Amino acid sequence: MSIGQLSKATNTSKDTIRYYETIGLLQESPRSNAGYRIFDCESVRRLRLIKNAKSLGFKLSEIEEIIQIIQSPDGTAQQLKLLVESKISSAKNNIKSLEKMQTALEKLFKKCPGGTISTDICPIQMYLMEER
Amino acid sequence: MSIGQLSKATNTSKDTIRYYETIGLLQESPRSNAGYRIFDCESVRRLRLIKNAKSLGFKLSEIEEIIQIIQSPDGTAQQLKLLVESKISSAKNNIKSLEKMQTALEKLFKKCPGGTISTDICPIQMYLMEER
DNA sequence: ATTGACCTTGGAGTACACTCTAAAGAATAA
DNA sequence: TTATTCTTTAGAGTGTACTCCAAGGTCAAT
Repeated sequence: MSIGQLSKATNTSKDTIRYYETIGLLQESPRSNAGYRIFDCESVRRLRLIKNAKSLGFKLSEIEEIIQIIQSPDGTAQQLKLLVESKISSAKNNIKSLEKMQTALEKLFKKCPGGTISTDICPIQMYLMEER
Repeated sequence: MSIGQLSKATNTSKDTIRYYETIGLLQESPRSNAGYRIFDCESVRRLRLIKNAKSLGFKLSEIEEIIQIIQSPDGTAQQLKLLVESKISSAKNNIKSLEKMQTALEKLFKKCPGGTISTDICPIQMYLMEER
């Protein structure tokens, strides 16, 4: 399987695949006589794992950790569970701070009359100028 | 007011202040004979605006827009309101995608028995290996 | 006069995850 | 054979928002 085929099979760009290899997320693959990378279904699975983990909000460095746990003979479910737990709490924190922003923005949106009035008396500008 | 004093007054690092100047977020300030920047309360207000806007989730490039609207004689409240509106919708989108992650993570967390079982039969690993 | 705290600059480094480029060789189809 | 498509590499560029550094000049106090 060439890099182009793997790319299509996993919907991942060739550059990204090569990038994952350089940062060690994908192990180095065997080469053809001409030096072309040759991949197998193991690579497909690995890329699938990376994509799934990314969709859960893990960054590449965390995915590297996950892979190490999975590959290690003494990696435990508990270790994975802990990673999931801390990701849950960071997601919660991110949601909280976004919700605070949303609330503040909506307050401003409601207060602002819009139209062509000068920004000088606009509640949004006033909010932005306040000391906090 | 020196850069150090402005830095303390606004709780912003000197480097950040100089950085804001280089990207045009802070206009260039007059200099003393020795070439030291001299700031006034206008700079304090500007930095306050930047901090407040950042806390609402605006990025620096968006804050630049906001400043241009506020400074323009024909900037309107409507223009600010539109920026706020689109920020609300992007906040909502971000929250949604984080909530999806959270839900998926919590499902995994509950399913995973933890402990020292092999990752091979761990629901988290299984999830990560699935095709989606 | 000297010490220490302050200021200046350009430029490099950080974190994150790619994305693109150029120049060259290799494989494939007509 | 030739044209097209595929692959290789090192290295640079992107976007975001800083942060740090070194080498040097300045200012206030002792």
